[in-house]
Amino acid sequence: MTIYDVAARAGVSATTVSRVLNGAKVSPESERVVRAAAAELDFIPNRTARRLRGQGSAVIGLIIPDIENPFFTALARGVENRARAAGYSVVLCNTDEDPERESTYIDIALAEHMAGVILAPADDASDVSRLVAQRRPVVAVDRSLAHADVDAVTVDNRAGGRSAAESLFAAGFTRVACITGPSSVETAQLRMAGWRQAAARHAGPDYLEDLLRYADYRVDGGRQAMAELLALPEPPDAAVVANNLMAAGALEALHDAGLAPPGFGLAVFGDLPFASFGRRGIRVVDVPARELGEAAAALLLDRIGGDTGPARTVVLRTREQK
Amino acid sequence: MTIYDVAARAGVSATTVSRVLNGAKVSPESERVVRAAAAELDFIPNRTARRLRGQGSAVIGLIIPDIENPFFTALARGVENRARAAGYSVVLCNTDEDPERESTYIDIALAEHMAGVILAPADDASDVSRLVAQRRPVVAVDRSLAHADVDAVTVDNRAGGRSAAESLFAAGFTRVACITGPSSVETAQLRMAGWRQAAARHAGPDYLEDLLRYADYRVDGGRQAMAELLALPEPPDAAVVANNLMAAGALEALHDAGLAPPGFGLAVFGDLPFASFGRRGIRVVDVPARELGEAAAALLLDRIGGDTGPARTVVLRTREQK
DNA sequence: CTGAAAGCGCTAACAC
DNA sequence: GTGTTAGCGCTTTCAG
Repeated sequence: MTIYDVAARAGVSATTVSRVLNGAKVSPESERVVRAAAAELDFIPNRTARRLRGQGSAVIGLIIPDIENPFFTALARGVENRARAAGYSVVLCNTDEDPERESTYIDIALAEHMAGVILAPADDASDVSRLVAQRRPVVAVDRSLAHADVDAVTVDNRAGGRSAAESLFAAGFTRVACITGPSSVETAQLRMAGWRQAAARHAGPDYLEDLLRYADYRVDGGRQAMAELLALPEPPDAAVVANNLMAAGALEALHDAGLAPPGFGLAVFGDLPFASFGRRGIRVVDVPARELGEAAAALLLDRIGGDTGPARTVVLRTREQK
Repeated sequence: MTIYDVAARAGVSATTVSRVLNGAKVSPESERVVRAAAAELDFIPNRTARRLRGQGSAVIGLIIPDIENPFFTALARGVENRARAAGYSVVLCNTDEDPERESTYIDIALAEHMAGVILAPADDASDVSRLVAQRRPVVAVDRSLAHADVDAVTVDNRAGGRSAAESLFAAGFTRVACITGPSSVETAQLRMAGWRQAAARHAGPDYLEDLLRYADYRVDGGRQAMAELLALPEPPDAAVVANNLMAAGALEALHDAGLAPPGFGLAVFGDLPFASFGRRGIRVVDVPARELGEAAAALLLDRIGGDTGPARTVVLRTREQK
């Protein structure tokens, strides 16, 4: 089923069919005949061939590290909204925080000639060099890339971490712990750094290291880290938790120990999904996931549109909510 | 950057390069030279061209109605596991329960020549006729298709709904309500039908309609439906809720009214994500999302592999957990 | 074991 | 306004 079949049936040339399908100028009569023939034959143009001929595909690849994390699905929603408005489709690829899978998907995006890629890097060292080498539009989102000069959209993680900790100290807590993500992940480092600044100011640096835990940005990691903290000779009375999933785990650990906010101070990065009724007393540093996605898509669409200016970094503001 | 560039650099023909890249028999020397040249040039074969030449692409399209629903992301995880093991990549498309967007993505899958499609239909009337007409492998998952003879993987929704209601009656509750999904969605109908059977047996059909609410499978819908039920002159003392998101909303409404499980009986279809500490006293009808995805992928891979037997429907068992 | 040549389905020059 | 022709990058007969 090709345009030649349609052409034969309509009694015109393949070119004319192509023109009709692409909205170029044709006589009304031709247009009518071609459309009729195409409809009768259930014809669907072959994008593969079209693309091979040189058209960029109207598909954007979005590569995320954890599809089961609502933060990233909200981000995906943002990308989708913006992309769809511009006539692009979005395909999602899940890397499971695995640099090798990430690399595979980057290759696919390249080989499939997607119009551009939005990448929430699994790791500091994510390698987008192939993308850059092929001059394919890329935008990093949520985390920026250490070794590459590409557009990025992030939030002010350090400031968020600092204000989260500050607000706990201001509320009267004195031993404010921190549960952050893997040390190879930028957001984890920055959020922790913010906490460290505030903690050093309010309590001196002496107890800091005791109350800092690196976990894995997952529910179980958060639970375990909080359990460890609570088992300390001098346990914390509050904590800053660096992402939503770990916070869910931390809440479970608290609950198991008979504790809960607001008695135990808790400040969390990112929304706590599907638990708003259990969120009372928790300070949430709202990370605007959807807006991150929208901003990243906007940036990418600019690049796809031909913008070749120097790399830009957009930093969105976090908002603290009670 | 084409195989001709690589061929030139390696001093062989494009054919030989192609052979090396596809693992055909070549002299060790040729192989070495070609690989070296490809590496130096950072060569990535163009899948578009490869596919045009006739190879099926090793990509499976997974079309889901709500990417922010953890049930579907878990399902996606299952599909991915199985597909990756077989060397296929998975791209996710989100329809937002919108038949038109679903249709667009089906067209894309078709036009992009994806190897097959797994569809969690937005609607009873989802139109897969084009897929079927083109003999492209399709598997429906979670919900089956009313008007099409295609493979499907579902769970025993009616039995699950019945046993959920039964266990609430057995626990001593007497006015067991039901909050189900849109009436155009099969799972919503069946889960409700199961509840109706049990309820009719235990309480007579008289009060049934009062205690039945159709909502939209989203958090807000669940909250609102539960609020309405609680405002009834004779409110229910328990409820079967037909999906995870609505259950989260229903819990909020209960909480606002000063109620909570286990005092108010609650049985829910699907896991309650990130809230296991708040899950005490809730009966969960476990819908094995990941297994659904795995089974669907297995079925699809069979079809891609050439299985042309009659359409099969696989029904997985739900498990009730406390 | 390797290469030359013929397309896959489409679109973009370039005639008519 | 419409058709002819020449590829896009790759794989695959078919000879050598």
